[in-house]
Amino acid sequence: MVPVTKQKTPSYEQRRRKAILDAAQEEFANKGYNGTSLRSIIERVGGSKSTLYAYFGNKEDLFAAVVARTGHDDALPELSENPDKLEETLIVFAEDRLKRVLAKQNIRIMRLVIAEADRFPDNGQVYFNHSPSVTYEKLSSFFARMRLLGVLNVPDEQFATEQFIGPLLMRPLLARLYGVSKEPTVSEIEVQARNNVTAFLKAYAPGYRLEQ
Amino acid sequence: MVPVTKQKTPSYEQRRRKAILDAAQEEFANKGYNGTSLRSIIERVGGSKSTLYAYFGNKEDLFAAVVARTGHDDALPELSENPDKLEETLIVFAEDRLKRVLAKQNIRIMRLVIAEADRFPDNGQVYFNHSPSVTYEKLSSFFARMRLLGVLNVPDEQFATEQFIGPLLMRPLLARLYGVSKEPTVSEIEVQARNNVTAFLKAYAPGYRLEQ
DNA sequence: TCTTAATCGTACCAGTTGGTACGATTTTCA
DNA sequence: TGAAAATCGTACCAACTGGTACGATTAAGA
Repeated sequence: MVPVTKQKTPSYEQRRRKAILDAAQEEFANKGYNGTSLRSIIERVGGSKSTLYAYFGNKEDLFAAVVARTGHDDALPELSENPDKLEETLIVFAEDRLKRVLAKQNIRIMRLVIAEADRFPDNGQVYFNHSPSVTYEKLSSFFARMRLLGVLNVPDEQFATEQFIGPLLMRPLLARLYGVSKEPTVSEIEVQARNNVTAFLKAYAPGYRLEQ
Repeated sequence: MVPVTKQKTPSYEQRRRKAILDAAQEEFANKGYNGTSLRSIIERVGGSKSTLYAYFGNKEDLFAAVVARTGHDDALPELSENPDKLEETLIVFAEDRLKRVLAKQNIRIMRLVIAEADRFPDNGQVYFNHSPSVTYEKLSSFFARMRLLGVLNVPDEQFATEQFIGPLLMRPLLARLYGVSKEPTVSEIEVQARNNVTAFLKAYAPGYRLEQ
């Protein structure tokens, strides 16, 4: 029981709609926009093409619906204000970003949105607003608060954020998008996150030295 | 007269081949792999479909040829060993990366390669090897040399490289790929490059303070 | 249960696709 | 210039595309 909306059992229409979107998402993610046929979608989900057209008027609208649905199910972890837990807080945050951004599902959809950025500019906007923008804002304000507490010495929290996220994600993300690396394991993520946080704190945390 | 190969005038065959590749590149970059028809390519370049098939056996091979050709025409600027010119050297390097990576032409091909990374893994490999890998290696060894000269205090040159490239490129590159920003102007590039180099040197260059 | 609305299966449409065939034309090169 | 090779234009093919039409079937809701 994940969300808080109220209906006990989803209606037939809701189940149908979800099933179609699931199938469409799978097909689009595997074959791309032009590469997937509406026939292959209804073949996967079962039912009739007429129904698909009754729910979503045409291929473009269906695609937009699929992408829009995926753009929001990605919450950021909380950032604890406790100065003693700063390192752990940042590590958890870094691990979460690595895991979610590099996940197979996310990479496939990113590829889609990037590939169709010209034809569907709104999708690109939605994705950029979430993945870099919201993340950056959350981190920036956190760093600013940590500076006020005297825990971090960040002259420019905007740039500090870039220095936290950029080194952490840029290379692995490109490798995933280009298809030259697989989804990282949990331990790989842990190592990457720790290394990046350590280096970051060395640069920005005044009394940060005696970690092993 | 760009390369050093010897023929004075390109042969008919060479000119034909280049014309086809140019047209194909334009079409692929605009419409994607599945979105472009071989008819539209020969319509753009003139001539007959038979010729196209005589040169490149099928659509996949043509696509691979197009992408392979674009993967190599991107040279990195020289990194001067003069310690007094360190800041300027890094700024020039940063400006060059920003300009080339964010250029419209490059973004369109990156979108292509990313979109078709599953179907054409070799393209992804070629692109990743050049754009992140070679760049990172060149910078890493440069930072290591600067450390030996005592100019830079970089405990880990690999990570220093990530901290140079990541903040510089990650956000603008994502914005370009998602289609939410236009190609940057020369002055925008200059500002971005200078800001990043300044922040980088503040962190890593011992006596770096009294710039304007 | 019974009416009504939605879903189903299927056939169909016109347009486009990658790829092939082939005789007519043009380039190449000795 | 002349013969051989490459290029041309065009027609053709089967497969597939997004989208529509419509009668038969099934679900919804009172």
